[in-house]
Amino acid sequence: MSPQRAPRTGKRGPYAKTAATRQKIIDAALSVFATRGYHAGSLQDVADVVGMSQTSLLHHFKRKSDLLLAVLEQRDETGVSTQLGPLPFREMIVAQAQANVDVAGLTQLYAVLSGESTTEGHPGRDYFTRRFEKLRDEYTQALQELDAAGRLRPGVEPAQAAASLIGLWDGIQLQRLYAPDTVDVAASLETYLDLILLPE
Amino acid sequence: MSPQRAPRTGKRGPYAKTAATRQKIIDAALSVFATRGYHAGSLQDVADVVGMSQTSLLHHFKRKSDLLLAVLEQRDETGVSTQLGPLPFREMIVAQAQANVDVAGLTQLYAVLSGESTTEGHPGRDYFTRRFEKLRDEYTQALQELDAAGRLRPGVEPAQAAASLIGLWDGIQLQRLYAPDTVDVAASLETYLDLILLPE
DNA sequence: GTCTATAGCGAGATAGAC
DNA sequence: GTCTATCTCGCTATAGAC
Repeated sequence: MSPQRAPRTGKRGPYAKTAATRQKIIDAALSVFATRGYHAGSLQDVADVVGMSQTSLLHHFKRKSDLLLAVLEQRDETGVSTQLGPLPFREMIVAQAQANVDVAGLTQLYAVLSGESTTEGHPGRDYFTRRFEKLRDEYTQALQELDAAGRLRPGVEPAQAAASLIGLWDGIQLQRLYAPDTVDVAASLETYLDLILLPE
Repeated sequence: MSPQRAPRTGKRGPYAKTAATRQKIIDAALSVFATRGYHAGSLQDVADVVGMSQTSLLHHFKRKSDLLLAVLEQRDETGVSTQLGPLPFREMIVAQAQANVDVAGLTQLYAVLSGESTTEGHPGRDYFTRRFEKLRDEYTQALQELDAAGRLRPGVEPAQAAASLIGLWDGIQLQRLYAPDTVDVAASLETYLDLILLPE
């Protein structure tokens, strides 16, 4: 759930406390960046949530952008596929979408940062460029395999469908932030997948 | 192309110069907010583009948030439907998507602001809430009419498909900002529409 | 590792001369 | 309508004591 990344460290090790503190800071930063954005969310805001001074926070993360990257990197380490084992593509997507909705602040973090990171000189830009590339590659491959198994509707192009699926996911999540009771992320994804996939 | 909104004013009227200046400021603000975001883009940045002082700018827009709303409102006044007359739903969507790609900064403005506006106390929040509502209503109605004409694939639910279409549009536009050469907005929308609509 | 103090900068907004 | 000058505030980051 919260993987320890400190080098060769148990609970009694010299870095255990630092690792725990880092984790608390990252959690606080996720919440602050999600609710205010990266630029508008200040280190003081994060420090307030943690309960320490802003300068102490900078002892753990030398620059604000380092903290952002730590938040983004950690997020990649959690996922349904890790927790539930391998699932069929369709089920994996829907389960992950449903799970994300339940993690406080996660979808908002992505909506806010993926937009903000398109701006010039933003420290999150490379992360999102690579993330979208990687996701498109993964989904394209999965759809190609389904295609080879005769499960893809004729005329559906794996690469385009992969990009569309990711786009639909992000876009519908954004809409849900403005109308939580009207928009159903998992249902929209499920319907889309039913349109491009053929029954087994 | 650039509708004059000044009250009862010709080119010689007392407000003509003011209206023209306002328009220059709005254009500059669109560019600044698109490339830097609302919060990170400063009034000084906008003033620099216009070629005036930051305080003079505040003479035309009392607060920064007023300027943002002016940018967003003006954007709603332009659209393919206005320029090309009524088109069938599918063609209208694709034409608008293609047109948006060509307007400098427009899709980035939306990607940046629609994400940033989900944050607490953001002045763009109401605008995007209403915009998504209005779009969903319009598209839902259009799809219902197509359904009544037997043009909707069985099992496709108009309201959900409307939200999904908007989500796909926004999400794929966002992806295009990170990979302009890989992602084709209009093509993705066209393929999606071909999936949910039946040939005439 | 934590803190106070502060440097150094840039932001939005106001006052008032011209 | 435009400007200069300025107020007030908040930000990131550094220095250095404990």
